[in-house]
Amino acid sequence: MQERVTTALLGALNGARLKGQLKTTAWPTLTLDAPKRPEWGDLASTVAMSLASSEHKAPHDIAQIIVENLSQGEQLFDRVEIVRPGFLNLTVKPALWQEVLREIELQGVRYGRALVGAGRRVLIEYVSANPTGPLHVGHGRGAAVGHAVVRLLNAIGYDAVGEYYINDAGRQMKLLGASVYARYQELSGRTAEFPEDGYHGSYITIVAQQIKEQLDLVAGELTPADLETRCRTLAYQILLRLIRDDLRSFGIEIQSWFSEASLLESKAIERALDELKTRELLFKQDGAWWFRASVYGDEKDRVVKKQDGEYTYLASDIAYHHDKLRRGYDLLIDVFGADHHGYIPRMQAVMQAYGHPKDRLQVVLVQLVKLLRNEVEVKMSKRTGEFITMREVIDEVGADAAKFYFLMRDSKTHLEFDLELAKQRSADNPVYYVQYAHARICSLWRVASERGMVRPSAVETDLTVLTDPDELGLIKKLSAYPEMIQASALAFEPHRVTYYLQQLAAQLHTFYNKHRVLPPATDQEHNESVSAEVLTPKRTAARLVLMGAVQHVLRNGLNVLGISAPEHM
RNA sequence: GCGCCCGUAGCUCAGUUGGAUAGAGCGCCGGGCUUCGAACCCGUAGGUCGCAGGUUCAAUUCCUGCCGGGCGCACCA
Repeated sequence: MQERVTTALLGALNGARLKGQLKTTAWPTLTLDAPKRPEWGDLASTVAMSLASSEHKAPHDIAQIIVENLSQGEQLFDRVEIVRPGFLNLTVKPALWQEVLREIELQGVRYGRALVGAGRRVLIEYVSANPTGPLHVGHGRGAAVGHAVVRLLNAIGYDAVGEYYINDAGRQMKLLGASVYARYQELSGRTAEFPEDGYHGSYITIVAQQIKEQLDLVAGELTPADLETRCRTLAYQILLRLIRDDLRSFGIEIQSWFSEASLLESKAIERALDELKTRELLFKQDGAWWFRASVYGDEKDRVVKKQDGEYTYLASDIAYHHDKLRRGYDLLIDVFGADHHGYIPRMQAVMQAYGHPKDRLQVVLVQLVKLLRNEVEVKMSKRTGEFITMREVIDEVGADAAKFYFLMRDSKTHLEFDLELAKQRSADNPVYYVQYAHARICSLWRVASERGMVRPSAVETDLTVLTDPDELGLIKKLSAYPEMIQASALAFEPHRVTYYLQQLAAQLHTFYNKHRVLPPATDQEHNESVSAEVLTPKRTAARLVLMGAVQHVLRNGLNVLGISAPEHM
């Protein structure tokens, strides 16, 4: 729909240029706004005003010229109006809106999908929590956002894949092993010294208990050092499985898992650094090796190999991103916690160091979740082991509600999440509002089929009876869906979808409350007296088609966010 | 001190990339089910868009400077 109008406008502009009425060579990109007030029409364009300066003409005159050159205006619009400064307000013929419903029914689950990605390959790295403990709420938000971005990009024609980078090497792993080993010793009745920076969470003891059960048979034959190693690898495996299970119960399957340790084993770190060395982007100073990040706009150079010969975390990350580039992705997206934002210039420097534009890597920042319980902030700390896990949140409020909640707000702003509120009022969580709209429509199908009615198809139905403002309003909202999805995907901002869905659901509820779709089950003579609109079979059929289209869009929208669209609730 | 993010209704937040009289949920107050699901709807109240300049036909949106909040600024990960 929007496309047809845009091309019509473009045609008018070009026509005017041919006649010499306009002289601008490159038109600005034509966007159509949905005006806020009904008297401003269905769609509005601001081209005339943005052309004012380059044309040296009054916006109103330019608008006039455009209108004169609208060759198919008669077929498309009921009304074309020029308002004050130079708004071009278009009222589209209902027949064209009605066609949108046929389009939606025809495309079904594909409605809202697009090809703008042209199959370009994108890798989205998200969550990537250290496998040293369960996922907490903050990870939940990152998971929801990353997952939604993957699905959004796939929806508009990219070939997008999600990946989890496992930090299974280095200091954190050693600490994990030592912590579990200490608890293991305690469980065996021996005193043990707990590592200073170890993990204090109670889950460590539980893991140690599991490991003890596995190791008790062979423990006698192992040296303490061996035992500690076994503790480390077993704990790692247990925790990674836990993370995977948590994500799965959150409805998230990450396609690819990438191990940091594999970079060490395969010497990929050496190779990646060697390549930097040949590009003269590494230098040695004070016994350490440095990456010349400052050449590419980072504030300072960064150590990649310490005096003691150990690699820094950055070295692994360089090798990891080097590997991503080698795998041939057109675009890399890292979903970072906002506290890592200082890392962005550094990683974009890495892109450039390997000869790519810095925007080959895009970063989606996810601000930390401020967790509340009864309006009191819950402090979280891995050190003391006091934190609310993602699992708890899912168990308390459900995966759908948690996801929707995490996706409701722009990811780079703070999110308040009150557990008690979410629990107590789970029934009026916005996600249920949207899902309820879907379920309500489904219930129409059930009632209709009980009455032996057949669901009408859009093509065979006379849709011209859909002229009520509430009906056309719904259709307009539906027609805006594909553009919304595209904008949301390209900006990596899933919250636009949740916002849209709430608006659409609101319109549906309003409609549902005000108008009937199916005739009343029993004939009631006295009810037709008051304000009842005439519900002809024709109108019922057309409205059923409309309801079907709304259902499709609600389902597609929820689906792209990874949220279910239940038929009853 | 430097850098990034944020500041919009009592609270939590949107605002379609610069458009017209700035919106929603919650909360407050008042209404609406004998009929397709009331997990819903309708109405009232609530605003100097942090402050001050600038850019232009037009600024909540872009620029500059302040103020306030959060987070970063390791040979840690």
